Amino acid sequence: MKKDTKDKILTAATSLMTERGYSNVSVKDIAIVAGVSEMTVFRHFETKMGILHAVLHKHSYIPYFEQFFSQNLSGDVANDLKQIANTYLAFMEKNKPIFLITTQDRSMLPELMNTISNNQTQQLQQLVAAYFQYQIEQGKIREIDTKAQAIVFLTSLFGFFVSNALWEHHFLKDQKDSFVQHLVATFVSGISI
Amino acid sequence: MKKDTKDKILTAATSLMTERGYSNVSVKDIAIVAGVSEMTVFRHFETKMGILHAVLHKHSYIPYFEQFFSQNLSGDVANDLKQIANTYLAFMEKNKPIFLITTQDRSMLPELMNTISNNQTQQLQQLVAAYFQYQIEQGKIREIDTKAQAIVFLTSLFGFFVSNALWEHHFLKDQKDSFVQHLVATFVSGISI
DNA sequence: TACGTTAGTTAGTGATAACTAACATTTTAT
DNA sequence: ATAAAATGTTAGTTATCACTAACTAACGTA
Repeated sequence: MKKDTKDKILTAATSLMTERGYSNVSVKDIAIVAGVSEMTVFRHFETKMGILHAVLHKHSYIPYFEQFFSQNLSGDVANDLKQIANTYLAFMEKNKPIFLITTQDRSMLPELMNTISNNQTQQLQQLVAAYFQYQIEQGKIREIDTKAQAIVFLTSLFGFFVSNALWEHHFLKDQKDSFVQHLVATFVSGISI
Repeated sequence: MKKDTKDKILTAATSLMTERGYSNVSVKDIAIVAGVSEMTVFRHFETKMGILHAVLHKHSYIPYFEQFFSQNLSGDVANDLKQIANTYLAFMEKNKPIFLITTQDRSMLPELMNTISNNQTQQLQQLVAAYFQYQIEQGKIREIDTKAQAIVFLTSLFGFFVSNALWEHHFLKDQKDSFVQHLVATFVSGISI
């Protein structure tokens, strides 16, 4: 039953911190939402920072983009871009709690902020650029600036993700498929031969 | 001399809150950075919330997109999209402090969060969509889903803005012209006849 | 010179938050 | 049924924070 309590606390903490950020949530808040006493929280996690780390650890997903790129691509540009887009968005969705917590407490968690951004995204950028390069060599698309176009493509998806993450009742809500479809369509006819 | 002090306080508050958010900045912090005593801060702004409101008021820019659309467009699609992109990014840059403060204190400032997002962006979306519609009628571009493409275009720019705003040492830093150029290029050849 | 404005200083209040300690109660496993 | 583990309760410590009050010092202006 130990695990049950710990999970309830983590779930409550994740929910609260995702909405309000780290410093705007008290341990008492977490205890109340979790339905336990404040002491119990401290017994499971020594400090408030300990709770945060557990939350981050629980919701931190490492992407396996390399594996994805080597296995799931068909060669058809439109289809592949759609797959890449959906994979990226699914990955961001999983990391949404972390993203929302860190954006609300940027100054307190600078290293994490960088972790989210650069490592993963830059790796993906290179993979997409390499994919473009491959398709150029296959004669499927024009001789574009592969790196720049990879950035444009991924940044668009990032914009979509952020819009949905920051604004609950947003006009983009439930528009994922539509957005991806139009983005890919424009992109494909924009870079095709 | 009155204005000088008030300005110093506002400047300090803006800087601190942009970096750390509202609730992670104390009035004492602001006073120290402004080089005045804490009491002086309270004499100029009755409450801490009063400081925030003054900061928001000072850095809140209302866009005149309608005017821009009726005056600054040439008819050349590539050129116009570039102009639109730069105007939008310049507008977001001006509102950057507000954006950063509100994202760090979402739960405390929900109305402001919505103000930033919907009103302005949705208006711009309609203007861009109308522009696409006009160019379709002119025979310059294909019969696209104007609204969807307007969203894709603006969301890409939004993604660029957010990346730069949230991450100081980002790979996109100082890449504005390049980004806009590649985005517009892909877009233009993607929707042109 | 006298006065008003502006700012600094010091001390304090009340609230909240993170965290500890000691002890009581419930739950679970054997 | 009983011991051990997990949780609750209560009280308290320390620190910070928003904000107030009272008094003082510097300044420009009439």
